[in-house]
Amino acid sequence: MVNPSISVDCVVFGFDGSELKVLLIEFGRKMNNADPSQLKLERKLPGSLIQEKEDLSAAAQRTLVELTGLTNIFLRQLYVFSDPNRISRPEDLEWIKNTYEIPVSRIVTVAYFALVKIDKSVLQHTVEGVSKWHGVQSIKQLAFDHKQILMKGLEVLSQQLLNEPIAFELLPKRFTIRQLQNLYEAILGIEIDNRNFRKKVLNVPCIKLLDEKEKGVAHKPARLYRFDKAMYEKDIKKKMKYNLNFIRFTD
Amino acid sequence: MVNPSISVDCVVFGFDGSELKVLLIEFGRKMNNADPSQLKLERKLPGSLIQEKEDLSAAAQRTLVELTGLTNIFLRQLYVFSDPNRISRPEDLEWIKNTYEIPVSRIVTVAYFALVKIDKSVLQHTVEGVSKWHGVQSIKQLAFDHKQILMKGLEVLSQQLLNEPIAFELLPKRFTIRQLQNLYEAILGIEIDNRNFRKKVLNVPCIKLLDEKEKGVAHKPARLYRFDKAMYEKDIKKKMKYNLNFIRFTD
DNA sequence: AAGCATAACGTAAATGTTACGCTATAAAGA
DNA sequence: TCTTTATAGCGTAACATTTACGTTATGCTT
Repeated sequence: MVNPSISVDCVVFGFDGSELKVLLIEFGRKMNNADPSQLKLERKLPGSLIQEKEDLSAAAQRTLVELTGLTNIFLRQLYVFSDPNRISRPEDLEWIKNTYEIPVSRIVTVAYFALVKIDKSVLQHTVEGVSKWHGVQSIKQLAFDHKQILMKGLEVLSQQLLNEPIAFELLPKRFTIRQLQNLYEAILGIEIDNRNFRKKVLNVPCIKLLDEKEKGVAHKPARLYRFDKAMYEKDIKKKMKYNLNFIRFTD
Repeated sequence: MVNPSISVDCVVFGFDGSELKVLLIEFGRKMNNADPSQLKLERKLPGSLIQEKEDLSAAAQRTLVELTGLTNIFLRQLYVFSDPNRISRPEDLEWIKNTYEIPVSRIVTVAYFALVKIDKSVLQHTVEGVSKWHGVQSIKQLAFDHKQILMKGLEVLSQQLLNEPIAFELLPKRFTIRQLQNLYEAILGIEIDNRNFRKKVLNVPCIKLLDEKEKGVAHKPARLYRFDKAMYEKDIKKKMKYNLNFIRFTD
């Protein structure tokens, strides 16, 4: 028995202020062998086979550094896709054969999701490279089973957004309440009353008001806040809420 | 480069009414080669290498059927452990060499957790076999990195217990409110006021009162309830609560 | 029949959530 | 400079949920 190869694929999320974005790799595929100049443009998630002395998160980070120029990216395991036939379309098999020069019997992939603040340095990197940001709503199909991986990514992102302070990984360090609200609305696909949202946010001790205000907007500039991670970590141990969807109690 | 092997390891949880239990495999390891009769007893999680045409959940299920005699076990991916040196102690390497007759360079393992109702049929299976139930509190060390996997299992179990109705996978089909409360208290390590807990449970539409009562107890027998899964699935789509640890709103 | 253990019910106070009216402030245009 | 416009930001009453804790009910045991 030949062992399967193991890869990582990364669902890299970013937020541009109004829409959730995903970073995709573009590549061309020969339409037919008779005319190799005819290329079909396809998109896939960034990914890579793991190397001999490397664990999965190292492989994912390696992939992302090349792509975004960022180290210290927020990165979490998402799910493992292991269907023996997950790569079975002839064009997918051929791409694998051409890309990796070693023989590949089967690829089990560990999906990660990454949260990135889309700032100047990342934009520069991605504009110049082969990768490009896409609004998640506009993505119709992807190569291999990557659409399925993306959907899993969205599901887990929504879920974790509700239970952990990961929103701040997608926002700039200093942000307005409106930006935070837009992010929740965009990712969860809901509408939130701004006045109540504001009230809640102000009651959270680890979201701290700064002395600065928004600039360059054509209306009353909003105040800027930051997320105090250290304070959150400390508080969470004390407050430790035990909430169930249908059973809820505090300690 | 030789591809890593892939295995699944299962953290099988059960609940005996008062304590959270885990199913472990017992095996003997030679203390030294001079005297092979001297065995050191060790414990590990049930697991297995994946087969050629098998996906991970199939491998996990295969492992569990052999172990418990149950099909249709509640099973979820937990985490992937991929440190290149996760198996590095000499005795662990030797065990691998002796157990799997093929050469193994490195094993990446996908951990699953399973929830099992400890009833007669499972008990019979496990008593007769090499596996044994252990109270999670009493487990001091395990072979390989299995203690670490177990800890991750406990963490994810607690987390999911708070957000999804998985408690019922550990209880008999018909259960008392007290049993449900004991389960939450045992897994989360908290104390809950019985009167408030009861009130909450009674307000959950998908937890349904039956016509039966507990039997064979030395006090007032409690009424039995069951979890109506179909109803839960239907309701969850309507109610869909968007709760955050620090930001909470309903749709 | 009395004692005991736990089931089962109730209630008031505190806290959190929702719906919605209103004011404040900066920028832009007349 | 005055008005308009858009969004920031504050307040309040109704409603719902959670918490703390007193009380009654029921079946088994002795």
